[in-house]
Amino acid sequence: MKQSILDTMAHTPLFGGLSETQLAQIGEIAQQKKYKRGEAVFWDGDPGNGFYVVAEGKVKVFKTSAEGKEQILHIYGPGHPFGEVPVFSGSRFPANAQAIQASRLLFFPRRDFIDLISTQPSLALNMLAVLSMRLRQFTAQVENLSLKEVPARLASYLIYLAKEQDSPARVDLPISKGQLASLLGTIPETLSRIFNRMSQHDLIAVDGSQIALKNLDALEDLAMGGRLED
Amino acid sequence: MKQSILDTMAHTPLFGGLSETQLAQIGEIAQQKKYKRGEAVFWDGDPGNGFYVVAEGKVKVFKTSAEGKEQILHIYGPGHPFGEVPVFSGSRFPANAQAIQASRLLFFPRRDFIDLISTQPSLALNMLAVLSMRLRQFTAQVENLSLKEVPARLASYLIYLAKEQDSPARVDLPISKGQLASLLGTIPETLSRIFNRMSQHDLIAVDGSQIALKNLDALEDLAMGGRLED
DNA sequence: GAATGGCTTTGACATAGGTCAAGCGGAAAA
DNA sequence: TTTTCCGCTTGACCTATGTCAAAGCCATTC
Repeated sequence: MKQSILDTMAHTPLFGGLSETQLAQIGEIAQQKKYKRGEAVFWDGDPGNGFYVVAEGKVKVFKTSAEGKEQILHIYGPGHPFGEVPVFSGSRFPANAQAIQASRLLFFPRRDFIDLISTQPSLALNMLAVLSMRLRQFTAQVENLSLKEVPARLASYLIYLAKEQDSPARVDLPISKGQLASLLGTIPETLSRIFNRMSQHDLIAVDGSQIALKNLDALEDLAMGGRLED
Repeated sequence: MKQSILDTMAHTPLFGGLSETQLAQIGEIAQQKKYKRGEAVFWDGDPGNGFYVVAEGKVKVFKTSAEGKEQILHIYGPGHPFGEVPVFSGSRFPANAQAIQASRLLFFPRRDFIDLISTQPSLALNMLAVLSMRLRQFTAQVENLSLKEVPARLASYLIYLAKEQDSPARVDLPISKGQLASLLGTIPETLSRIFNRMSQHDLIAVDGSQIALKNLDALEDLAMGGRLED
């Protein structure tokens, strides 16, 4: 149990570059929690007295509208921290978090963690790097939502996946198409039609969750703001 | 000059709760820079070797689409830091920054600042709080763009202004209507029509940059996702 | 192996909001 | 005072994308 905590921490960039001693110290304050598929980790507005790191599984962070539409802000897998905002400002979570697979999470209580950060400058700098990366990602998300149409957002996402999976010609969607629609700020019907149009123009070939990228240049073009004909 | 730097820092939450000595130390590394109205502070993709704090004036941070449409991410006035992301992750600015009024800014070089942060835990925690607040704000912006229609976004903004200006019945737009359109993720024509509709329904009365809030309840309703009839 | 239920797709339709073009008004410049 | 210019408004129109409804498909359960 203690060991599994340290194993997870070793694969978490937030704890990168720290000494064995430091890791052990931080590991001391961590608690493991398990969540079933679909179970909520926290709700928008809940008081947050600590943050989480994904050890196993997958978690989505999202907002919901009055009419029930959902916008996914992030999807986190192993090694990624989330829910840090209330640790450093305010006290309430600004969004919902829910396990989309059975998951094991590490929980770091706020008080203890702040004590640690106060004595470990490199941990503070790591956390600053994490939040900065997240700000970058939000910048991209706002840009996508406001300045690009859905086909361009999808193209961006496919290219992002290709890089992440280090596989320039074939990617595997890590989430359902419905969830993907919510991540891209649209709905399943629209996403389905756009997959269709992109296939017709031979940009991609779709087979379930397997997407073949048949024309990376055209996809990059599209992602930059290019136009997808009907 | 040295004094004006310290005066600005005294009104900057980022430096709140620090001792005189600490302030003086941080002030040592700050440089003042002046910008004319309309002048660029940095461009999207520029290498960032430090961040800024607004001393006087007003700065907008924004992205631009291929077709030239602009989305404002933030507008910062005196006491607000910006451009910190490349200090802690990556090296390039994720967006553009431009003075929208003649402005005086303090510039804090990355290297020196990181040295300071490494020895001053409270400065690190302050910066973590700043970035966390910014993440909160981005969460709200994504929610607005994706889950709310333009009338609801405008209502939210007016309510936000009323709180900020501590004036529940009358607010003064701090930016031009064109810029406001860009902040809300729309265009001046659409914004103008919505001001009109809201006036017709007696939610507000518009007189130039002065907006009278005539029905706060209805505005709050609208902001939460309520509907604005034609 | 039938059946249940959740995704996904498809079609017909509605609409918020963007585009384009023109006019207006007030502030600054001449 | 007149002219210029820019920010704002208005109107006619267009289109991307959302809504609603139904059907198909696949996997898991009974």
